[in-house]
Amino acid sequence: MEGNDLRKAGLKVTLPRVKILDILEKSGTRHLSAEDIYRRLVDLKEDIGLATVYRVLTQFEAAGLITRHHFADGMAVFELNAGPHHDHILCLDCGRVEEFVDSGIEERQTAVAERHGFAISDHALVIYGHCRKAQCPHRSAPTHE
Amino acid sequence: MEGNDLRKAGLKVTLPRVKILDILEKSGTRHLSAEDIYRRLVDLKEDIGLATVYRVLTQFEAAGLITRHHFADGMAVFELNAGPHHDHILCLDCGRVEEFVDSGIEERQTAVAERHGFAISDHALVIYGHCRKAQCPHRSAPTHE
DNA sequence: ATGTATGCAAAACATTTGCACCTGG
DNA sequence: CCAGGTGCAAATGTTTTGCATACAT
Repeated sequence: MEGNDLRKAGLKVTLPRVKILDILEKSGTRHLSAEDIYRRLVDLKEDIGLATVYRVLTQFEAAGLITRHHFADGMAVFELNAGPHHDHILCLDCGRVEEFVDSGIEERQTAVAERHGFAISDHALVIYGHCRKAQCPHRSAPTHE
Repeated sequence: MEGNDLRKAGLKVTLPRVKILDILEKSGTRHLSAEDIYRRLVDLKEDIGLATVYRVLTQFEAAGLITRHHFADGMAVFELNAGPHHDHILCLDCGRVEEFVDSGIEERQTAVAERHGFAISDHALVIYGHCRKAQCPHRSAPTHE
């Protein structure tokens, strides 16, 4: 029961928050936009407004439950913080997003930050490409759904 | 005279395009938003609309003259394509953006793409941090200007 | 000339906010 | 009960588009 995660994060356990967290946890795709989540709520016949979705997502982000990403189209997508840090590789044809970690890249980023006199706080690395896979239909629709 | 760059890019040499390219070339900051450019045009008493700024920037991007970035705040900033590829490190306090290249990171990205079966097309790497420099006043204003 | 580019105003989006009402602890 | 959360509608900020006019070739 995810009420505990919410309590641990210092958030009151309300119906919208539980439902939204549930969607994030159960979603096949790990990266959802506010609209994506709102549409799923509508499908579930939940009476939750889009404004609340944005508010809740912002709170989740502040609480460290989720991370907000801006991929190339500029629209925000949100991802549950499960497991440790990772970066993203995204298919420009089918919108598939895969995750990876490369310790060498991580180390070198720290080195770059030091070299420039920065205390590193975070980073965002997205590789854009074309996945040559059977499932990828070379669609034009770029990002999600 | 930058008219040549425009002609080479297959674009008619018009006053708005020349002026905007000029601003991009002469700007101290290498990363400008559409609004930044529009404000400079207003300062120069040029009668060029914001819509034109967006249209011209989109054409410049399509022609490969500039690159569009989305840093953490989601608003688009544009940068002249001078010199070879590089990534960015950004100060969350003063908004300073510095550039770097790390061949090790580049190589490892190619390796990651191959490992995932992607033909790499592009990538975006931004490191966020705090520059401990005298000039950095720990302001709250995040990005530019 | 003539097709393309521009300015302006209005539209289209994604996201945020104000406010009266509802709800969880 | 009461602070805080929520729905709705309206506001915001950014980017796009429609259309009549102006401009480069």
